[in-house]
This record gives sequence, structure tokens and C-alpha cells, in this order.
Amino acid sequence: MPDQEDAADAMFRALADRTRRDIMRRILAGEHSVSALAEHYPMSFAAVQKHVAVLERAGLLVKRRHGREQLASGDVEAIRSVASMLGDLEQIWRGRISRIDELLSTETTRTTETTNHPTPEEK
Amino acid sequence: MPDQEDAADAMFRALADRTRRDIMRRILAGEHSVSALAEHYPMSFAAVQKHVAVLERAGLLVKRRHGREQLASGDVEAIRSVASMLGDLEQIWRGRISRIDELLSTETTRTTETTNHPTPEEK
DNA sequence: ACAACATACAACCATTCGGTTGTATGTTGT
DNA sequence: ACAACATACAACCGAATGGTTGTATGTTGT
Repeated sequence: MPDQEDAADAMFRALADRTRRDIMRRILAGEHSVSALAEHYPMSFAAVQKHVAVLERAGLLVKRRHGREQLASGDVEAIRSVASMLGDLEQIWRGRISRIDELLSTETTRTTETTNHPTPEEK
Repeated sequence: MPDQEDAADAMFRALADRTRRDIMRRILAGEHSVSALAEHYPMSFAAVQKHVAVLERAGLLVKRRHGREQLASGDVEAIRSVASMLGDLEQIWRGRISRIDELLSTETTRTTETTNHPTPEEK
């Protein structure tokens, strides 16, 4: 049972290579066979095929058989799910800001707190 | 002169580890010293310090000296820049859709093309 | 039927990664 | 002054990456 974090590992890792990001660009624009993709890169067909396999395992692309070729196309939903993780991170950051605002606006009012974390030990 | 793609490599790579993503969550919520962070993970201090260094090199966090400790906090702008790369990818995908729409709406009208790629050899 | 093509995959190799321990260097509190 | 703390960094190790070549297996066009 690969959980959410495993999926995140795989997706970020898959996107952490410029060749694979470039492949994603091409196959988000439209289907490409593996060998059609391979023509664009200064490496062996096998290397490109492995890159495609990495992207496929990460769920970032899907393949469809068409005769003797394998047509790859990008899965935009997977891209969105990665973006949403980053959105969650940004949301955590917004929380910091509002906590600071709260602090400033209640500077003298002695609010007995809602914080559950072990008190940010600001000396 | 590390370009945009190098930065992308570093950021995606840095985020492709669950410990580092967890560190980002903590330091986006508020500053933490390296040793305060280290307490949360089942690994040596040195390992956590290396994770922090990876995030710092990727530009995802900044450190500030405070006495003998080094306080780390997350850079939300870097997070946004990663998100925007994903947005660009999604945008490419939208382009495919509108190209398909165009195709459908001009099905019989013999449009002499705007495509510059070597013609998607749809048999 | 068969040569050429498209793909998959194994074996191998150098490099990077994520962890370890150990050591060095500042900073602090008493 | 000095012991304890916080950090940095080097050296090392096993596993994973990103590439290679070589081989096997389908699929196609003639």
C-alpha cells in the first residue's frame, strides 16, 4: 500500500530531471511514441525509454498501444496533485502570518492561548 | 551561472524526500533551529543538518544566526516558483485541448497548418 | 515469410544520495 | 576560564540514479 508520501516522493523525484520535465512538456502537448521522443535527446533510445518508465511509474504519464508503437501522453491530474501539495505548503505559511497578526493585535490583551505546539521558545 | 533549469532540478530534488518536505512544513510555520528540527526525526543530527543544507542550497529555506543557533525558515517565494513551473506545464496541456477544439471546429475546412513540429504521424 | 522497426529489459559502470561516526570551530552560561 | 551546547564538515558505506551496450520479443509492410 504505497501511501500519499510515497506518491509524492515518486512525482517530485521524476520531475527532478530536466530531460523528464522536457518529455512532460512534449507529451502534455500531445501523444508521442517513445522513439519519437528519443529523437530529441542526445542519448540512447534505452535511456529515454527508462525516463519514460520513471514518469509512468510516478503516474505522470500513461501509455497507449497503437500498433507497434507505444504512445505516451501526460496526465494533467497528476501535475495538479503535485501543485496542490505545494499549495498546502503555502497554506501553512499563511498560517504563520495570521498567527503573527494575531500576536500583534492582542499585544497587551493577555490571550490564554489556542496554540497546541510546545510554545515557540522566543527567548 | 546556474540557469532556471538547474534551479528547478535542485528544488524538485530537494522536495523529493519526505523528511525534507516535513522540515519545510515546520519551517514554513515558523523558525526552528537545526537541533530543534533534529529532535523530530529518527536519525542523527548530522543527517538532519545535511537535509537542511540541501534545502538551503535549493533556495527553499534561509538561515539566520541567533546566538549559537542557526534559525531556519521556509521561503514561500521559492515554493511559489515551483508551483508556477507546474502551472506552466498545465498551461501546455490546455493548449492541447484548444488545438483539439480547433481541429474539431475546422474538420472539413482544410486549414494549412500552424504546427511546426514534424507532423504527428497519425497513420 | 521475413527484414526492419518499436519496445522492453538485463547487465554493467560511474556518480550521487542518504545515512553513519568522528572531529573541528564558535558561542554561551556559570 | 571552561564545560556544555549548536553547528559544520570530512570520510566512509550501501543503495539508488542516469547512462551505456546487448539481447529478446512483438508488430508491420512487402
